[in-house]
Amino acid sequence: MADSIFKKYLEKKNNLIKNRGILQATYVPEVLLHRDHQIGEIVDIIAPSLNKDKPSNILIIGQTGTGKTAVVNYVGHELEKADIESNNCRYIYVNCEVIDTPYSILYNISNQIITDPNKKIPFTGWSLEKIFNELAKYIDDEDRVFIIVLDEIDMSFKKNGDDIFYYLTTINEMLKKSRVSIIGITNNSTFAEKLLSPRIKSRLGEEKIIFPPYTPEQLIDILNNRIEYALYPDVIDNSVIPYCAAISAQGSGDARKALDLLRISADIAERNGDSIITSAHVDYARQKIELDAVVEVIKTLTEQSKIVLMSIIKTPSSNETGSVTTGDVYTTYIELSRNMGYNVLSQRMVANLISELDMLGIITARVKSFGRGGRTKEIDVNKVSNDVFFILSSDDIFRGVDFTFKPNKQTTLM
DNA sequence: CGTCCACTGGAATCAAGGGTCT
DNA sequence: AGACCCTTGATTCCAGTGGACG
Repeated sequence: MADSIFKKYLEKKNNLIKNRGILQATYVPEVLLHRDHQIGEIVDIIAPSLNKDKPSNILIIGQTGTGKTAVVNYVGHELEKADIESNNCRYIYVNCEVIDTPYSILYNISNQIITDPNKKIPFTGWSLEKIFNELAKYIDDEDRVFIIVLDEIDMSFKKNGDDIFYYLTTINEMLKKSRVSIIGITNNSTFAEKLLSPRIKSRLGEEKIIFPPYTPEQLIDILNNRIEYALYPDVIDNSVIPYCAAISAQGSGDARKALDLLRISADIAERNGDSIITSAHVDYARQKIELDAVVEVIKTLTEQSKIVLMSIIKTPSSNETGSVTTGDVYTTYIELSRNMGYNVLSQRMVANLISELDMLGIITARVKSFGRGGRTKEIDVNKVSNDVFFILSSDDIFRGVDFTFKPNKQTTLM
């Protein structure tokens, strides 16, 4: 019998990581450190639901990795436990970043409630009004208080406006027996002020709870708490935890980032066969995370976006700072997509795609005025790392594409 | 100080493609 | 089969604008 190709992994026993799941950011620990205050507030607000009274709607504001989702889900599950006998409430969670159209949000909420597989709502085809009425009917039939959590609410908001949220917050007017209260979660602090229209602002923001970023000390606590169960004893250098905490704290007090950093550091150390995790591993991990993020973003780009990104890289800069403008990129883009046999999008579209790439953090662009020279986006080519080009050029759609054309000359021909 | 460039940013619109319903 | 509905991607239109130039 030949050796398993996994032989070296079978033989090499894990000597650092005891339980890697605990280091995943999605893992919800038994105790949520440094969030007692927020937990208490939410509990106070939604407790009336246990007696079938409608709690106030809540708007939760805090940056990524500050424990918003974890806290809400924790409280939600505790609520269900406390309610197990009287059965007066129901907790429903929807992540609006994943489920991001009005239809899919209603569809998702409804099908969490509808148990009969024959009555489930089809994933497309119905009018919104019809789903909404159906949803209201099912909710009312349950004769309970529904706590509906809409996570990343600003994501859907940006794309679709606030209509669904308006309907959801007014659903109580259609109900005779049941009640619905909404918990909205956003990491955009300006969301509550600017994006929310007046008609929904007062409804959704009946109560507001702020999740401040974790301080470095708090992050250290959180990490220490996790490694106790996640790692074997004495496998980590003293400097590692404070280092991870410091790196993550300077950004936004992001616990998710800190955990990722620690987990990947441990991975790297273990794969290397090192017996102890050091801050050098953390440095590697940090680079790896950054690179992975770029790879991931590029992979999920649409073909047109990839072509635009390539155009940005391939556009020769006309000034000393090494930046290019929308117009320059567009001429390159026309050339490139023609060469590749793709249809050519309008300049307005390409401008949109450039803005999108900017938001994704792959490029940096800012609007700049050149006086009479016009107003345009100045795109920094230097900041586009070699990694981006390398990853991008290995993409399938660029296979066999000839990049030797000289856009700056050819534009004058047209 | 006003002009005026080369876009930006927002919104309305269209077409195609996924469906359901009667 | 025909009427409707939602989503997505793209197009078209248009009012605005920061600031160098004259």
